[in-house]
Amino acid sequence: MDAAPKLNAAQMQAVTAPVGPLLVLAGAGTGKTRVVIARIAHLARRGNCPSRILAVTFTNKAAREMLGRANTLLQRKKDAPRPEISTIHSLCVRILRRHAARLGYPERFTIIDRGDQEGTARKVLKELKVPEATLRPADLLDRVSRWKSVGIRPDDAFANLSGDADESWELAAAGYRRYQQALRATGAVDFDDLLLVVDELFTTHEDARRQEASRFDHLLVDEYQDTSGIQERILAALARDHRSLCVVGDDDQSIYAWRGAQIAHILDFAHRWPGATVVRLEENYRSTPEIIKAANTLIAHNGRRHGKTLVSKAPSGVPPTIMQAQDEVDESQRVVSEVESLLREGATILAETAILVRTGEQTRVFEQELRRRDIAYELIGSRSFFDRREVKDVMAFLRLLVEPDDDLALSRIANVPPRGLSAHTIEKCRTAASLAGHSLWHELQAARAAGRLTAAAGTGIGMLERMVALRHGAAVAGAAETLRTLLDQADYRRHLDREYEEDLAEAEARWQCVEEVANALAHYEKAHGGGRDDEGFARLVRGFLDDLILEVTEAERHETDKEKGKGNKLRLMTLHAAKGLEFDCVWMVGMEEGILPHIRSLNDGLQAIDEERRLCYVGVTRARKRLSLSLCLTRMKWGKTKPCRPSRFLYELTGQAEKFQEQPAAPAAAPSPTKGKRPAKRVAKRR
DNA sequence: CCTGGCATCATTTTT
DNA sequence: TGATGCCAGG
Repeated sequence: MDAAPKLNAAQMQAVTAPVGPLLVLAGAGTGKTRVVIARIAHLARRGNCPSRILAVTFTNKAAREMLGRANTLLQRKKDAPRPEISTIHSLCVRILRRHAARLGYPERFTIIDRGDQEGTARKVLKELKVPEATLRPADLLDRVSRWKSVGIRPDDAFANLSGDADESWELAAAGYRRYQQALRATGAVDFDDLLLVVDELFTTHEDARRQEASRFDHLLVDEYQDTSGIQERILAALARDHRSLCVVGDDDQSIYAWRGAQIAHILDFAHRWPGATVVRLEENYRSTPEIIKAANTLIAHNGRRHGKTLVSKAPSGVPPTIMQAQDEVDESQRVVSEVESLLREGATILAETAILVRTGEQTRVFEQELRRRDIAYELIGSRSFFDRREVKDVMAFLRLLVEPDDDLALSRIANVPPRGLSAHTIEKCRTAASLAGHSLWHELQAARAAGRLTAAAGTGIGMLERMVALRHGAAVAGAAETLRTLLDQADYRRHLDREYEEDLAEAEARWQCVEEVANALAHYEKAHGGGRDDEGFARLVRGFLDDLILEVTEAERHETDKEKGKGNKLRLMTLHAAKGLEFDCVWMVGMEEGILPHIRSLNDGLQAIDEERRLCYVGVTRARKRLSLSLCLTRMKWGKTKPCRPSRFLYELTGQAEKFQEQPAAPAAAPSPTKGKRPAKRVAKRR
């Protein structure tokens, strides 16, 4: 990683630039993280207390890594002040917890995760009687998120509908309003709200803004090209007074427009912050000249950019290769064979290999193949751990312990394991509760008292009551211990065993996940000093759940067997998840029109294709020594075999862009007279 | 109240 | 091809 032992001139310039607005345009592999950390150290050396420095990263993983490296570099004693390094979401949670009451939010709002968002969206659409074919929950959330990322409220959404918007946008606007009402009613906020509400706080309460801004004297922002409108406003509000704002990013790696990221922020930075210093890092220490050449040729096809050209400082290697497979199964077999032969030759180790895909669905065949050949791999970035039913159940149990009035959590586990409270009963009580204006928990107890429930349901509520009662004395027993008692009382282990009685290994694996949450809680408890009283315990658990939802706390994935040399695994991930990582050998698979660029961007016009190109660029620049691209001639889609065309990016990155035709010469509909493979046209001959 | 079987219909990326 | 939702029967 640190191919450059000393900072080069440009890096040095960035690190020591005068305090004030600073834009570091850092291409891929130019040592940008290093620069951020070195600048923190530089500021500290100049007499700034590290704790007055705030660095914002894009992901929690990046934050953890940066914090680790910063601590090493600062070489302080244990209790010495350390810089604050976190994602903007974690930062906002902390700000909100301090000011929630002033915004008319329930003092203890809960953050809902993607799954609950989708559940809420689904319900909203059902209430509005919108058929799923018109607007799916995920689509609604997508649009809501887009609105929120630029600060558009439900009421503004209607006003903002442009003339050419189809009716689905109107439905989405209506859905947005209902969705927001639903969240409000349960005191919940989603990921976007965290930012939206902080922005609102800063606009309406100048004193709060100043108070938060004054906690730091310096602000550094990593991956600045991916900031959304609302994020930009929050960051600006924090930096406005001291103007010590150092942003680092690469416009060519902006790949989150769909989430509201605006590339304009990095393009116009110098304009919006007058007097800003601009430093460009173009010396790449990561990849061979062959790989950099492909990357440069590719990205030159994009329109709006700062126009950097990377210069490789690494020794020459092999040119990128392109492999054409019959179908996706063939592709996976040949790619994995390549991995194996490289390993056999000793050309690389597993930990230095990665297979990158455009969509999560593509990972499937590769997983199968890797498992078949017994190659250790890790699926990165999938929120699979947190999506697991048992993990969400445990989180709901835990939430209930401190927040019995949390309707979402209660309805999740009210009948898990089954205790006579059917979905129907719960739904009925939920409606009654919202009519009466109190919580589901309250309603259940009231309904039982009024004799409106079956005996079985009554018993079930009694069981829940006993579980919730565990909160008293939890401070003494300890949080993790209390959770174990609770799970015991709920008989959750037996529940899992029964659920998967035909597959005991599965039941065991799922229980392991439960254990991991308990362990993570124990960890968190130790790190934060257990709660002293009921209130302290509640705060501890709430903080833990916040972190878990934001994935700040690492719940270590269950390690299968004792891996030889732990961490020595091939990484399998999406291109998005690969941002910020690097490997000796990278395979980019599925290089076909419709996958990369994705079909949906093909319909969305040039801007969308530019973003796909940046995505491709990100993939290419992950590779240090070897880059292998592959594509399929046909692909199985919904049980049907469909032909594929090579991605335009393959032509572009080999300098043959002119050979790509937007429309296939022969209409795809016209079947070729002779069945079988199409003429093996030589795609992208090298050089 | 719960379970299993059948019909339907789908197209991305994630803090 | 596979996930998910709905309905009928225990």
